[in-house]
Amino acid sequence: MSERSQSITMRDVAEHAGVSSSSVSRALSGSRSMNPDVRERVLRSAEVLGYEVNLLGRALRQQRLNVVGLILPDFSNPFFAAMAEHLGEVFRAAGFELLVSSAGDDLSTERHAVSSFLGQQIQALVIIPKDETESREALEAASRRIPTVQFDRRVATSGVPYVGCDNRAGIELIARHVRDVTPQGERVVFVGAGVSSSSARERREAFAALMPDALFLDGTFDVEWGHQAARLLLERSERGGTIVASADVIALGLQSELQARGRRIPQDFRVIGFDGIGVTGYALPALTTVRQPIEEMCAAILELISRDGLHPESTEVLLAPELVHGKSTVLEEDGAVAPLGG
Amino acid sequence: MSERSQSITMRDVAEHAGVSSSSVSRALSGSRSMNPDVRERVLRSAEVLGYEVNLLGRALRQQRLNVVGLILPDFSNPFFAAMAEHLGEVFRAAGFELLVSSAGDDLSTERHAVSSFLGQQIQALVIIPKDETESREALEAASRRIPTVQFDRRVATSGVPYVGCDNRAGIELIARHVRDVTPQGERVVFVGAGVSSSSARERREAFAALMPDALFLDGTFDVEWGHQAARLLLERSERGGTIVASADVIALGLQSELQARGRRIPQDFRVIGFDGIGVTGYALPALTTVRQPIEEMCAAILELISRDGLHPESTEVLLAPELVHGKSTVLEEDGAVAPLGG
DNA sequence: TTGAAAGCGCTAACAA
DNA sequence: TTGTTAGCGCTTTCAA
Repeated sequence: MSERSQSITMRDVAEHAGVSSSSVSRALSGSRSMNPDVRERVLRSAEVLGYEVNLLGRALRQQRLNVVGLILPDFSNPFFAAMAEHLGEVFRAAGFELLVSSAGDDLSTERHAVSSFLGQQIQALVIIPKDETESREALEAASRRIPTVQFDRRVATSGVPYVGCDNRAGIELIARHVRDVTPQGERVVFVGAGVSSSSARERREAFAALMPDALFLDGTFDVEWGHQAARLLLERSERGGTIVASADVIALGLQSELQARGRRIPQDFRVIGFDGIGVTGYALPALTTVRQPIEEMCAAILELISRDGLHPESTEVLLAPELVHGKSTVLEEDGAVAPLGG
Repeated sequence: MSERSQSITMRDVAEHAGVSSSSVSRALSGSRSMNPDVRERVLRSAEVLGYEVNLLGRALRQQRLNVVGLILPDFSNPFFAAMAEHLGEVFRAAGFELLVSSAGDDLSTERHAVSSFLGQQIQALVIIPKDETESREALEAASRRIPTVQFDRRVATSGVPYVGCDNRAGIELIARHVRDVTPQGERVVFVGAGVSSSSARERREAFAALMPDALFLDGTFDVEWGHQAARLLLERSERGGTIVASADVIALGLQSELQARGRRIPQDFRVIGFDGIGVTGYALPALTTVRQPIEEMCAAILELISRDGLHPESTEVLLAPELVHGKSTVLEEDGAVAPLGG
């Protein structure tokens, strides 16, 4: 590579324009009380020299960096990815830069990511805590210093504001639908994702309360677990039934494994997911799922962060999900399939 | 929220321990030449006061922040997400923090993300440039200041080091396989993703060179385009054929739409993807695809960044992909499907 | 309206 | 081994 250019500082611009660095600062920040000619001259000099502000110097002086951090457990979960994308847009529109860091599904990495963000004096932190209890320390460390919002998963006793979808309400929508579509005598199965994240636990508990006779399997939030759960079910000689997965990625794994083993969906097994974001376009048949209101959630997060300090008591925002009917639970009514050859 | 704590500085720790702030700095950085007792005392004071280093102060002084940035066009592409995850691990192991920013598939946002990272004095930048020509300015602005590597997509004439998979080689593997599995007289279709990103263009051109008689359709790197392309094909009254998609997400959309419209895979249509990451577990039947060597790519990026400056000439690292056989192109040999009831 | 000066928190050169 | 001091680039009083 060619030599890197030395970075141009305000001093350089000031000298070039024949003013003091205060004037450069004022010109760049658009201060009102300033001679327009001088401002022009400064801006031109900055342009000519290719000046770009050193945000570290600014942040050190101002005691804040115009950045909001997002820590998620794992980029590879499409729901989190969709969330990161949308949250970025929302913060950008509000004048913040969103920087994202993955905890690599590891507690010490998560803790490290928090420290690093704090050390960088970011303005606020949004975090999807990996673990319902073990993430507390990291979460509280952040909350002690900057406005912090937990999203999707929460450390219950932390007192840190939380935004998520109403998992119980979502599960109720699903349970009602399950009753509608499950034939007499067929099994209902809930394929969960452990109990160490609050969303997994809440969904599982809500389902257990409504359908205590269901069969419960527990794994992780990924496709592989869906495949594995399907194999487990078939090994148990289940011939059919309705399967509720606690995430769309799991539901997709279930569907594809069941189909690969010759089971028909929805005739033999019906499959229902949860999230409604990111992967539903991959599914065949289209997945019946509960859509989390991602736009409202992002708006709520921004709101909480902006208003931080005005509401001293801890806050919890639960937004209503909606059931999206796919073909993974109900046969097409028209039964029409376009004939070969279009 | 409760009051945020004032941040504790080295001064505070120094006073508490009864030493100078230089000693605090030394204790924390693990300098050899230091009285172990003093170090102990300092570390204890830091612990007691809950001191955490202000990385901005450090970075301003040291003229570098121990962070590497990654800018990608879009979190929602599972290949990019997988890449971000893996790259994070690799950099973490090498002692860097990886912060990720999305360009939101927009050039001015991409440009802004670059400026912001540069302003934060990060150590190096990895970027998947959105556009083969329009991203040049942002890319070169970065490269002028810090070690910069383009990944997956490139701005050809920029002279900025590039790491990617050998798209031509990948397409050759695919073309050979296409010849093997396509019945006499059946159509070969290439479903691309425009020509404004280098990877899309390279794959398309390589395929066109090998199979000029194929039908070429162009769209974007997402599932929706896969669905749409499938509909286009059926409208053209294609009854069957082999479809090569320039990304797995497109291939998944194609498969699910074709199947939803009653076509069988691989009997009627065979589908081949490109990327080999993350999404293949979702596919039914399992996708035949070209797997990009993601681990080697990440290693190459780290290597390039670490060695930056030693190799003045521009560098290009093309790594070999491999064909992964799925069932989307070939019928199972044993034809066995587990009987109902396991 | 402008400039001089101080200082954000840190580290590193230098002196003791 | 330790402390003193200077200064990274910036913004913000305070004076002029």
